[in-house]
Amino acid sequence: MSTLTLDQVIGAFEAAGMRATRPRRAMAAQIVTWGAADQEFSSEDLWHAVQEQAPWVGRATAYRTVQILQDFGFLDRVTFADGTERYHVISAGEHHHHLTCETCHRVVEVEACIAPEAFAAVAQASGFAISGHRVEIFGRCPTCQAAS
Amino acid sequence: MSTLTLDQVIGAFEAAGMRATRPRRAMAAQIVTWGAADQEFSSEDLWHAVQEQAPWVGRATAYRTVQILQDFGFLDRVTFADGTERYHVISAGEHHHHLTCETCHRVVEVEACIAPEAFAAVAQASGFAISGHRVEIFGRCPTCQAAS
DNA sequence: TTTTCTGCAAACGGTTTGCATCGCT
DNA sequence: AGCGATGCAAACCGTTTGCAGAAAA
Repeated sequence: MSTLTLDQVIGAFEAAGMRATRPRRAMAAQIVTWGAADQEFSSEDLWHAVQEQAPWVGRATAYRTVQILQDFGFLDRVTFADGTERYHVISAGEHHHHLTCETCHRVVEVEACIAPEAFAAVAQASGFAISGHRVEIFGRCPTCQAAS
Repeated sequence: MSTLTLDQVIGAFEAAGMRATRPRRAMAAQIVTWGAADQEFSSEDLWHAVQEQAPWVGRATAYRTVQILQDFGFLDRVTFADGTERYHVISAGEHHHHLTCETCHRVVEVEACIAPEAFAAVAQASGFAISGHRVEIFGRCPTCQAAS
């Protein structure tokens, strides 16, 4: 469950010397909603969704906004097994991993880092200077299991 | 260090009722070479490399061959932080993870699954039916550290 | 001869960019 | 007035596809 609020996003825009314009507010609102539902989305999804209430918004602006929000650290990009890229709102702290339902695209964040000592051991054995790691777990959520 | 040989690839084509044609042999040879060096490549890279010795080979054939080799289980797709897709020859067994040098793109496979019990614990806690997971570790290899 | 595979070129889909205009401040 | 942000449409880039012809079997 994301705790992202519209005010946080607007504040971040202002803090960065950017304007919290009407298209940006509209898109931020949509993203906050999706965040509350742990729902993923692509930039294209965002554009389509915002179209309903703000049909004048251009596709490019949706892409640009997602990019900015990712730079702000509000969004995280997830690469699916089929190669598509989607985003979701980061709710946990700094370091976390994703548990993604392959049926409904809901994302649960695993707040604790899984086995950090295992990564340290790999670094030790390989001689690599580890700068980061990414863990993606796929499966079906309880709801979708029940619905099958 | 990959143990993939040209014969293995050609054998797989024949076993699948496909023809080990000239373009396919040329590309397989290149991939075997890259595999021996733990080197990653994109489909486009493959096309360019093969061009030197077989300039008549079409771009589409390179893409098609990579796809087939991936289906055969010889190649694994890795998504980089910058979103690009690359492939590398699988040397370890069924389940493994990647340790990728961000500087030289060399890949080391981590043969043992990292902390499988941690994934089981996550499944337990979340109620998800886990179907798979992917772990990517990024860093700098010893050679590139020394070269800096 | 029959079937698979190939090269070519055009199509494709998601994303980015150039640019004239718009609208905050 | 000035500058950032926008919408539009065209460009872009990696990848896929349709198809007539070439190569294996």
